[in-house]
This record gives sequence, structure tokens and C-alpha cells, in this order.
Amino acid sequence: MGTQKEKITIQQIADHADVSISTVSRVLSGNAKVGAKKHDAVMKAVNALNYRPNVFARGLASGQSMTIGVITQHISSPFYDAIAQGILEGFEDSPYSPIIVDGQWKPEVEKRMLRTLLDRQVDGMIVVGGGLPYELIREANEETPIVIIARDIPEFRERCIYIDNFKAAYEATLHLIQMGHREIAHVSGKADHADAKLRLQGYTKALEDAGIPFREELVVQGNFLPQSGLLAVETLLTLGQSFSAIFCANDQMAMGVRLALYRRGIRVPADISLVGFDDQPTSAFMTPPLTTIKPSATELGKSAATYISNLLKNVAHPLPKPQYELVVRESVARLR
Amino acid sequence: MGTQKEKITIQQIADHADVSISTVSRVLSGNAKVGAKKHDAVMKAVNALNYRPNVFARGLASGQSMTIGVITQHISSPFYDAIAQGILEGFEDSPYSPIIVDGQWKPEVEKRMLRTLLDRQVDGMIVVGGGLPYELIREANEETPIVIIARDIPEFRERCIYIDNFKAAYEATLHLIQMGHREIAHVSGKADHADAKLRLQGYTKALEDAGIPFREELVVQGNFLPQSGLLAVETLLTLGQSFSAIFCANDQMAMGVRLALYRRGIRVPADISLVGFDDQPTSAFMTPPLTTIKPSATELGKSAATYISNLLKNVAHPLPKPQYELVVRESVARLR
DNA sequence: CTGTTAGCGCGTTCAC
DNA sequence: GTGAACGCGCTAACAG
Repeated sequence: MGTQKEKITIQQIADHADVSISTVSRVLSGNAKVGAKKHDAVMKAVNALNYRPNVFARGLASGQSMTIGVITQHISSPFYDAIAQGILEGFEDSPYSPIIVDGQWKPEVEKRMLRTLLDRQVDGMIVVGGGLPYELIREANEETPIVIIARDIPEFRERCIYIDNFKAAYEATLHLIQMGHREIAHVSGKADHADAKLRLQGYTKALEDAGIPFREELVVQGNFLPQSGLLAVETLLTLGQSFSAIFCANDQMAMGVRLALYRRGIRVPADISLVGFDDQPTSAFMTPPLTTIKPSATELGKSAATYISNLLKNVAHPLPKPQYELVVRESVARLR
Repeated sequence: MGTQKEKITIQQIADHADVSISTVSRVLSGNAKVGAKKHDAVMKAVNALNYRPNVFARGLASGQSMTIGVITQHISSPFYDAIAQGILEGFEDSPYSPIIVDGQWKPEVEKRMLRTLLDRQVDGMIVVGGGLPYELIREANEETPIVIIARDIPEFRERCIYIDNFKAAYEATLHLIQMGHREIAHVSGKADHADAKLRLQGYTKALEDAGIPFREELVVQGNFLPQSGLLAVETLLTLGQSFSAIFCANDQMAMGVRLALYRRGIRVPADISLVGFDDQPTSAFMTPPLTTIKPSATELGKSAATYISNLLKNVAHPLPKPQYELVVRESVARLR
């Protein structure tokens, strides 16, 4: 069909349709009424010549880029990937296209990426997790609206979309307690990570409410990676701690924990019950399938996408409050 | 500092440095000699005013966007995520920034995304897997250079970066044979997927070379998802097939297989040996850790990024030929 | 409703 | 070396 090499501009379709370029611009953007005849003529020319608007010219003239910047953390981490996936889905039918960059959980990198996106004139931005200081976010937010996912910044709470980590961890721990466990170990996430702190607090509170004394020696510091879960168990065992259940701050560490137990010939859940957090895709295929908290990361991303779309359209829209659920699988047993 | 609200342009720094805008443009692009004094004056003004070039104006005037389009398939699949990760890393220190879109393994979506990227005037494109017909790729390649990863298109082979799936599958199967197995089942990937076919062929050839008759009933069709691995085992067992090892076309299916065996009380590797393909991050934490083919997906992505960068710089650079390795872990045992 | 015109910010000829 | 002027393709006031 009409696949010529030379770039065709609105001028050309204006000629072809025998109207002025502004009329063409109007029907293209739909910002103003145009006579039916002219409208059709333009559309016909557009199709005939296979016209494609030049985004640069458009951006330069309008000041809008129709892109939304997304800062993710370390693509290839299941949780953040699911969020990214949700964001992509959320923008599917919107006029905006997301442009994704990776902050790698390194503040310097994040900072640089933020600059990159700002320079690209994104119309809005979604920051997924990460550790950008509030000050930077506030500053950037003056240039372009920002929404934060999976992180709670108190001073910026009106734009933060996150699940209640405290409550979720509380429920996960409570489940173990209800199954009869009283010696429950916890493998926590990175100490400086907000989510990790909240999950630890939820664990602690659940014990407290159940009248079970908190024992510091049952809490082992991890870093969200599988390897740290493995080490945590080694530590626990080496120190001769006694426990019948383990609650991990995320599924990846639970996988490490599972392997360590497996190597020691300790059965799950016969000997030890295990609970994770995140419900990453493969968790349901662990042996046995892992009991975990499902935050619906995809949902999180998707709602962020629609939220910011509405924000840009100035449509009233409440900040979404994503839900989660405790998915009970075979990795937890009732303590006899 | 100089963080004013109003957009500052080269005109302003021209005034500030008391030179003309073209001089500013020159020092910024470095395309022409400029007197040392003026050069410094400009740089000083740039820093003082915290100047940020407008990408749209740049793009409009130069015709270059300094972006590379990336079409991935279904973010949140470990293998493709790792590739995406590699691509991001590869562009880290390059002047280009990648803009990622998701094809979701659906040709219509891929096609739309390809259009989107082309419209955004990307200077180059990386297509990861997917099923875009060659014709479309050829066409797009006339607008902007394209590199294909993890897929082999015969007519376009000079731009395809992929591992030797056939050979890798051959080696994986051979490993099982060398461990004494003769009844080896195979859970294949989607029938229309090129990689799946090659892996099946590698499996078949390895058997043949070892003088082991190929038995169709030991090959079960999967779809790369964990659930299909689980079903495959159920099928095999229900039909009463006899086998001592299973080679899966990817790790995700191997996870499903592992769970199915676990549920039946069949031990790995005591009763059945298991081999996967991809070495996704969590595979090393399965119980027992999975023996698998490690294609170094990250490496794949990274080399594609540098390759296309060089391509755009017109620097001679051979097409990278990514390697892989068989990672032997505890999921395989010698058959007594 | 529609056509004309003036920029948007920057690269790039041109003369000087 | 350096500056002035034009144009990239499109949007957004302007007039009619």
C-alpha cells in the first residue's frame, strides 16, 4: 500500500485533502469542530498516505510527550516485574506510553534515571519502590506529577500506593499462631527497607497480642535474596534455636529457607511450617507449595497506571488502596 | 542552586555567556572547533543555569531520538526479564536510552507495539523473541535498524542473536544418557515455538546418536508454563509409561514436574532425574537444586545492546554468538 | 467552522 | 572561529 519512504507531513495531507494544515491538525487532535465533509476528506488522505504524526514536532509545539516515566527496581525480581507488568497493562488502552528505566535499588542510579526521565519531558512518573529521598521526589513532583508504588513516604502519602505491610505480616504470623505454633522464627528483609521494617513489626505485634514473648534470637536479618534465607536457617540451626515455624519477609528468602531445611533433612511442613510474602509465580510450585501473602502486584501496577492517567486528565479519582490476601498452601501444618 | 522554574534554553545561556546560540550549540554537540575562552564561558553558563537540552527540539532538528526501542515478551517471565535486565545494563553508559514495550507473545500486540516504537522515531530496535512475521521485520528494518534476540529468523540471520538451542538440548539429554538413563521423557514447549522445536530435536538426536530408540509416548506437549509440566507428569503416569529421567524444555515446566512428582511421592533424583532449561534464578533453590542449561540471558541482552550501539555508530563489530553451559546440580543421579 | 501566522528549541547551512 | 537566519513538523492563538 502507500508505504513511501519520504516522511509525509500534515502539509501533504492538507494538500491532498484540499484543506489547511490547521484543519488537519484539528481533526487529528479532535480539539475542535470540523465540517463533516472536510473531516472525511482529511481522514481519507490520512489513510491513503499512511500518515504518521511526528512525535517530536508534536511534543515541541504542545509541550506534552504523552509518555509516562517508570522507575523500577532491578527488573528480574519477581515482585517488581509483576508490578511493571501491571503498569504496562494499565497503559494498554491509554494514549500514554510508559518508558521504563531501572533504578537497581541504588540511589545514585535512581537519581540519574529520574533526571533522564525528566529530561525526556515525561508527562507523569511512576516510581516503584526504591530509596529516592523525599526531597528529590518532591522537587521532581513540581516538574511533573509523580505517583509512588510499593513504598510509603509519609510526607507524600497522598501519592503513595501500597499495601498494608504491617497488617499483612500480622495476619501471616497470626495464621501460624492459630495453627498452634508458638516458637516462630522470622527472616527479615534489609534493615533499612521500609517494607521489611513493617513486616517485622507485624510479626512482633501478632506475637504480643497472642501473649507469646518476643525472642530476639529467633529473628534473623536477611536481604530479600534466596541466599540469605538459606544462611538464616544455618544460623538458627547452628545456634541451636528451637522453633516450629518460620515466617519470611518474602518468598525468595522462603525458597532459600526451604532448601536449607531440605539439605538438613528437615521436612516441611511435618517438622517446620513455612510462610512467605509476595506470592511470586513459582511459589505455588515449591515442594510443598508455599503459604504466602499475595499482594496482587499486577493489580498494584495497573491501578497506578489508571490513577496517573486520571490525574493527568484532571479527573477526580480516589487513590487506590490495593488489597492482599493470605494464600494458604501446604507449607503450613497444625502443630500437634 | 540554579533550580528555576522557567525552562532555560540555549538562547539564555548564549546571552549569559555573551556568545551566539550557534556557538552554544557547537560546544554542546562538540561538532566544531570553538575558541577556548568562549568554550569555557559557555560551559560555565550551562552549569550555572543548570541547562537541560530539550529532547524534542533536538529530535526535531536532528532527526535522531537517541532512544532504542525494545519489544519484550510478557515481562515477568524469568527468561525474558533477564534479557531485559541485560539490555538495560548494556545501555547504561551509552547515550541511548531504551524504551521497553511488551508484546505479550501476541502478534497483534507486537505489531501495534512495533508501530508505536517506529512512531516514536527510535534510532534502533531490539526485538526479543516473539512471533512477528519476517515481512514486518524486514519492512521496519528499512526505517530503523533492528536486532533480534533469542530467536532465529533464517532470512534475517545477520541480525539474530541466539544460542544454539539444538546443541544445548542435545547436551542436556546427553548428560542424562551418560548418567545411565535410557528411558528419558521430554516435556516440550509450545509446538509452534522455534526454540521448543529445536530443543525437541536436540533431545531426539541425542537419543539417536546413543542408539536409544525414540519413543513418541515419552514426549509430552507442554506450553512453557509450570502448570503444563505438572500435567505432563500426570499424563505420563496415568498412561503407565516407564521412565527414569525427564528433560524439560524450560525450568518453569520442570518446577511443575517436580511438584507433580512430589505429590505422587516420587523422589528426585532417587527415583527420577530431572533436567530443565534456562536456569532461572530460583532453579538453584528448588529441592533438590535443578540441573539445567544456563543460556546467560543477561549476557544475551547486554551484547545486543552494545551490538546495536556499535551498529548505529557504524563501528565494525561482529554479531555476538552467546554461549550457554550445562549447570549440573543435584536433580540428576546416576542410574544404578 | 476555517485558513493564516507565529513560535516551540535546536541543528545547520551560510556568509563574515 | 563566529554569528545570523532558516527550517524541522506541529499546535495554538489569531483573524475571518
